Amino acid sequence: MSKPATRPDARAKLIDAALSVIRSKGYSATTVDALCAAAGVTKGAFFHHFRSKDELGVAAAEYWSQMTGALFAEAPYHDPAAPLDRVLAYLDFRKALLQGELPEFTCLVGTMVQETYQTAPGIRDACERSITGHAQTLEADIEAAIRERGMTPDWTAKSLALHTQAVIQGAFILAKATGGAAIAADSIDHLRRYIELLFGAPKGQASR
Amino acid sequence: MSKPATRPDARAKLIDAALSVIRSKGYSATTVDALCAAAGVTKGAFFHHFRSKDELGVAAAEYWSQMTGALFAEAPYHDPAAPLDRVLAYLDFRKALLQGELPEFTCLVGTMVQETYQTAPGIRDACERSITGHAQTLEADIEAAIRERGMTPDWTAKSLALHTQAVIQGAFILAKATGGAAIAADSIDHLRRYIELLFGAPKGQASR
DNA sequence: GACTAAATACCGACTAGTTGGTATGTCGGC
DNA sequence: GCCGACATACCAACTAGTCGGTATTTAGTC
Repeated sequence: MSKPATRPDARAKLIDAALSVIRSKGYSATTVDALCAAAGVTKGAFFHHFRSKDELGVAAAEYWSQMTGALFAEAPYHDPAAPLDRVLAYLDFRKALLQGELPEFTCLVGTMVQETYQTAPGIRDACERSITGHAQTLEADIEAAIRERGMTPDWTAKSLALHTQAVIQGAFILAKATGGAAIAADSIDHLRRYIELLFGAPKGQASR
Repeated sequence: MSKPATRPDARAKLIDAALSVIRSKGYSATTVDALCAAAGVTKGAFFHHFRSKDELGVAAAEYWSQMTGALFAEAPYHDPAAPLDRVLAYLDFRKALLQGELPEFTCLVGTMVQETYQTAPGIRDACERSITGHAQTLEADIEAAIRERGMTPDWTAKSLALHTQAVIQGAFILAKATGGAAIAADSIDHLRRYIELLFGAPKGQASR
């Protein structure tokens, strides 16, 4: 009603289409025409909003960052008082997200960076920012858990935060290879066990 | 000398070219023409040996399996008498392989499966066989380590073997995103630490 | 609040260059 | 004289990107 007819609607629809199409077919195999068809817009609209396909790739990665950023910021895993419990709750949350079809829960930037790291620096950078930015939100809790127990580990909070992302990205690859999420859930379980062991026998609650 | 002039030479050259080209540009972005150029053969040769591009993808994955299979079978990490030490030596070996440029040490099948899992079942299956087959070579040592110490863990040797592959695949993704191997080495260190912790304080030698 | 001018958002036909794949030909060995 | 291993020329379909045009907002003016 209040929306007459035309507004930057096509841009959002195109990025939205990109998230699902790229996650199923990969970035290179995703054509501009396919994107337009999936978004229900024309090619004119595409190149009105993006100067090139690569520019859409960057925009999609950035949108992905802010979308997942909001999802995790609002998630309930921040509730526990103990920092370690927040880290473990994060992993439980990641595991719970393994629902539906593969293209629905796998990571856009992990998919894109594999295809573009040598050929599209802009996309690679956007993917890097997305992954490392997300890891940083974990780093604080890990750091707090270390300080809380006066640990002086020979590893850093940052490297552990990035390790969690490596496990999750790798779990997605195995899931795609096997055609199911079960293997990914197992891998997250191993990661959870590692972190419990690293910080000594869990204080709050026992291992799951 | 004994080889007159013509032999299934082009096939090997094409597969060899596929290993490096696909690992830098991805599968979809790798064109048949680019492959032929890299291999120094013509398109006629390509379609003489492979009915389609996908068939080459499958052949490349299978060749990758047997090539890496041979590499790991001959590697010195099998030497330690204690099974756990063999597993840890495997990880040291994987870490030592992180040399040179990214396309040289990253995994072909991990790259390919992300792009083809929804669109080329043949390639997906070949990639799955490659990854799970390699994991199985680890599983035996893990199983032996469990039995040796009479453990009854709530995880399986198989899931841990697959977890190592997830970590390695994920480490490659982070390496591609950051443009360097350092992050991958850190992740393998974390995995090593996990396995040491899982099996109790290391017996043979202390943590590295 | 009516009128206009300039953006903005979008359309869809077009193009120049690829793309995977084919059809046919050559050439050496047996 | 026939077969496998390639080479060359070619094609139809597709690809990213262009371009002139139209519909709808928005800003400014009075």
